[in-house]
Amino acid sequence: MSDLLERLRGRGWRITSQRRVVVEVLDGDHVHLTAEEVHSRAALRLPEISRATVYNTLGELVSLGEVMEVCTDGRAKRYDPNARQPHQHLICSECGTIRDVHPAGDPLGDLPATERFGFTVSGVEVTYRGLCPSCARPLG
Amino acid sequence: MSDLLERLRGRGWRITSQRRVVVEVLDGDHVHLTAEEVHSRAALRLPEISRATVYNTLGELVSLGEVMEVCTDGRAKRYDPNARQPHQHLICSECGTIRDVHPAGDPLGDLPATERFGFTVSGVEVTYRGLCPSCARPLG
DNA sequence: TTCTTGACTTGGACTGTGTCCATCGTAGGA
DNA sequence: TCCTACGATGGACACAGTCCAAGTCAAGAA
Ligand SMILES: [Mn+2]
Ligand SMILES: [Mn+2]
Ligand SMILES: [Zn+2]
Ligand SMILES: [Zn+2]
Repeated sequence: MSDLLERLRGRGWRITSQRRVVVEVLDGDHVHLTAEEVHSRAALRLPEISRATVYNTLGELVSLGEVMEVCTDGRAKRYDPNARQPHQHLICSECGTIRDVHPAGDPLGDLPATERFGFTVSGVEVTYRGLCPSCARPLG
Repeated sequence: MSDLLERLRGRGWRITSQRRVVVEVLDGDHVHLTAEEVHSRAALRLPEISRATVYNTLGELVSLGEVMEVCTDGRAKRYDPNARQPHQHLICSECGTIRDVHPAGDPLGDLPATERFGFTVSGVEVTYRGLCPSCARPLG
């Protein structure tokens, strides 16, 4: 959204058409696209946008804390515009659908000092796995 | 260990020298090697073992539930022989060290029904991030 | 013990994901 | 309007992993 574009301009970004479409493609809820998906959607609006530019822009958005990188499996990373509100993920093992979820409790507090091996623990990621309603339906 | 080799024989595996060294390399606590690391350690004992065989054997051990696949970042998957005891991971953001940890509480129970979107939730992975004692030391 | 055979191994080609770089283009200030 | 440093581009490259046809051998049969 243009809030984001304004923030980026304030941080010294040049607002190019490429950056604009990447930011537009990432707008929405429960959006967790791969870089390739971002590229192909961006290319619908700006046919000659390059893969390198999409990767560069996503990387910069991640560095600035505007987008989160999510690694859920050994496949491509996913890019999550919902970076300002801390949340976790629920993933369908069958079709890969990803939902943002907000567990109760404090997962960091669940790690006793005796289980910290002297680490300074600063963050935690939780990934719930299961079957989405469509994939859980027995026959169709 | 040879418990594992015996179980594998019982499941119809041919015990080849390649499979034996892969299983031996995976023995121990807090072992989370990449396929390439398994390959290079295996090659110390059996110089001509191929990458394909290491990947095949690791994949079969995962299918049989004898080894767990751990995806912690966008890099190579890690293979964890501690598959029978459920546990989570604590990872140093600086050097990549991985420790097995056992958080208190029931992470699955922390996901309220209203946050399940109709999914049948069957599992959860928790990854704690921080700095290990060596990397947290200010100057060395 | 030797024979037989299908399961296993091998090297190399291939794919998917991501990075790097030299060169070209352009956003935005002067 | 002009300048120029920042950004875009395409293609080469790197890494992780998969696939395949051909050769090898573990282990049961005789
Ligand atoms: Mn999310
Ligand atoms: Mn582990
Ligand atoms: Zn599903
Ligand atoms: Zn460390």
